[in-house]
Amino acid sequence: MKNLSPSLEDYLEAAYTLSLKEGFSRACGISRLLKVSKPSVNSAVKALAARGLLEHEHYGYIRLSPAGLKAGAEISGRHALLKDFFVSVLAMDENQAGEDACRAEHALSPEALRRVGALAVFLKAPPRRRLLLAARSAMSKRKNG
Amino acid sequence: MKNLSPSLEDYLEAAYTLSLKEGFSRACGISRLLKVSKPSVNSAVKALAARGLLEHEHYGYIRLSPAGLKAGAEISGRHALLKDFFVSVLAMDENQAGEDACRAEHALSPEALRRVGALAVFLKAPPRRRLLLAARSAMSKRKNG
DNA sequence: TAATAAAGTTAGCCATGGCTAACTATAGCA
DNA sequence: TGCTATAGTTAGCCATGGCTAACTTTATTA
Repeated sequence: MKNLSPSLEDYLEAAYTLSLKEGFSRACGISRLLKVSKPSVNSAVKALAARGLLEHEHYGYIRLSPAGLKAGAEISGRHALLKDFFVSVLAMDENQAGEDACRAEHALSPEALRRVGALAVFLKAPPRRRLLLAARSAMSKRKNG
Repeated sequence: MKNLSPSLEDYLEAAYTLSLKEGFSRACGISRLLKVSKPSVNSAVKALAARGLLEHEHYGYIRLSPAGLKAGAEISGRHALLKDFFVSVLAMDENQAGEDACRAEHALSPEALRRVGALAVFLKAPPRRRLLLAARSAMSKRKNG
């Protein structure tokens, strides 16, 4: 599977998010969500369909394929992880956190994402749990765990 | 001053970084640093010159203007802040941290950057200092400080 | 000083990803 | 059933930001 551009990731994420309710999404919904024109959605959807991530009925519904659902969940997960970090750890405003997550989700490596998530888990844990996590980390053989 | 695209920010940052040694930089240095072709550097440098951020002698040196130095320092500071967070807090490898910083520096809002920096300061402080910072924060009237 | 290497420029190509204008299809309702 | 609003499509434009090929300028050095 070829890597998606940030832009295509955004479109797939939007289609995925809108699909969670009904099982499908529509171009106009994506257009409204991402605040882009309908022709922009149209060409992005074509590109995603060409990669086998979704199917697009002519003048009709957009349905994610299994691969599309998987990729959409992955992207959506990145977004949620970052937004949670911004809100729970950095105490940022919800909207601002969403916007930052939206941009940062395309910028960070999987490794950085993983560590940001782990830091959030650690900092959100109650003190006793945190001590346990720290102790386990100290026992671990991993260099940077 | 118009906002710079991520790409132009990278070129300006490169010119700034290379200038720190000698007071000027050259296109071939930027080309090597950013791993892009010389014509790409050439057109980016033109765009930066058009914005008054640097001057470019024909077939010669590139010198940052005062505005360019200011902007370069700002961008470079963002980069350093993020890299420090990735290395000192997330315990990431230097190279990986540099790459992630390079991409994330264009994605995060000033507010997010500020908070990431503050978090790094807090977590890197020794326990007693940390307690003091926490106490001050508790006394502060700011909502999310 | 003339040849050559290195640096810089120009022209022109391409992909991505936006947009508007104008058209077509579908659906809901009088 | 036909009108109209909404949705979707197509064509074509533009800006950004890469690239190569071919050229010019500058610097080095034999």
